[in-house]
Amino acid sequence: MSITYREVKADILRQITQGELAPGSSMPNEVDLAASYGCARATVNRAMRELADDGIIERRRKAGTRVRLNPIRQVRLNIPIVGQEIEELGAAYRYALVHGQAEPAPNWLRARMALKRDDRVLHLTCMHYADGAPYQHEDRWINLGALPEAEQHDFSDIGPNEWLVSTVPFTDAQISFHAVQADATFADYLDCTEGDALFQAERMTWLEGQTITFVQLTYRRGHRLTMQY
Amino acid sequence: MSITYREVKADILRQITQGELAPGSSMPNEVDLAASYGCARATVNRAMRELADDGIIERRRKAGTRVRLNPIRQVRLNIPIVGQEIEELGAAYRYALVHGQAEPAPNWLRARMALKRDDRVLHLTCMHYADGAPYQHEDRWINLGALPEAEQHDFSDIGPNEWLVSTVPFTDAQISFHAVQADATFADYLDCTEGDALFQAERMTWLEGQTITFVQLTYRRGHRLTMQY
DNA sequence: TTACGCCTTATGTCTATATCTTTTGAGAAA
DNA sequence: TTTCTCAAAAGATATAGACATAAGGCGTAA
Repeated sequence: MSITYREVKADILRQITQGELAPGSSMPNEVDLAASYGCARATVNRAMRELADDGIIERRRKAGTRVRLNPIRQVRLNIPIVGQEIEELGAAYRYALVHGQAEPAPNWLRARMALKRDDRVLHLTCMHYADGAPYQHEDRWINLGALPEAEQHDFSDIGPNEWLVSTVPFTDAQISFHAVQADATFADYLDCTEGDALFQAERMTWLEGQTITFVQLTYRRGHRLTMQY
Repeated sequence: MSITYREVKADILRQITQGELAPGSSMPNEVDLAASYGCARATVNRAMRELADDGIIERRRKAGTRVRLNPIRQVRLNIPIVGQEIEELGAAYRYALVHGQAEPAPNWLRARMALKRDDRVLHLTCMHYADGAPYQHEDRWINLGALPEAEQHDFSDIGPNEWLVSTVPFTDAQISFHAVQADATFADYLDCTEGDALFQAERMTWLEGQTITFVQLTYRRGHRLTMQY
């Protein structure tokens, strides 16, 4: 077979990493590259498009393609369901519902989730264990105005995350990571000392503009989120 | 013009999100889809390829394409240089070199960076300020065996990150995020209280299998890393 | 029954060509 | 000089057709 887009991509990347193509320098256009590689323009296009997607090069119509001065470093972060995350670690997963109650939304949550004055929420507190040891504390609020069937559902066996993913699988979300100090409750549930630094994720989820759920995930002491790029 | 791959992609996504195509169900093959949309197979292919890339559908040769049972939730995380990060917040950026010294690698670092017994490292400590307030504390070690020119370089004006990016722009890296308690040093530099929970990133960088640098980035109290998906 | 090896099929990719869109730069007009 | 308009350039995308590759499934031989 003739040359593949992967080979073209690899060759261009090699030229860039080995300094044959300097950062900031502009590259030949697609037609010329296709001619020099002896392949079709579409092949070069795909290679270049992926390189642009990877943040290595920068493409602009008419202006042409150039090697980025500061290549964009980016990673892909998979957001797993905690049960899968634990099982991928090779540990046994156990789930426990600590507390579940439908209630009027407190003010701070109403503001945060953009709820209406009378909206009720289902407040769930859960624990996730890996090999019997506390792994993650989950504090979740579900908007019952948007998802009334949640009130009837029994969360003692399967976690709200799994239920939500199977009930409303395709949503928009915002996730944020930060550090918090363990208060007495976290110290208790996560088997650590009050004041310990804990890694926490917060996620808000929307379905067609409507806020579905807000969740605070607090990890056991020492948790790390690791990625390659 | 006729139908675009974006329209095809959007239509398939709509069918999935609105439940016309159930999770786990298999989809028509590319030839049939192309016929039903009245476009070329390549157009359908690109739409489907992107959906697969987004973790919405799953494709296997011969087996065909099906909607993922558990759509993979993933985000793209850009790793900015701290100066750019601060300027994008609309704040004034200031950099300061706290400490810089070439020294033999301590044992823990030798192990971590996989250095040889006699390798020396350049240990740099820096601070990054946003509008005059502490933003990030940087503790960095550069492998002088791999990058001897670092020892001659003066880091008082530009940060080691920027220098590294312009010197060895294309590297492999691993990044990890976690929470730490502020010790006296951090409390001092980051203007917080000892014991405060701080968000910390650690990054190790390789060039062609050789460890270049290890860095610990500790953010000011309350820092959040936020992403949409 | 089991294991091996074809055959078929769906996706993966390339070619060659054409049209569309965006953007820039030149030239005209104010 | 400044602003507007238009044409050319380069990437973005569409098409039709072909071949490549992986893998499920069935038939045959052990």
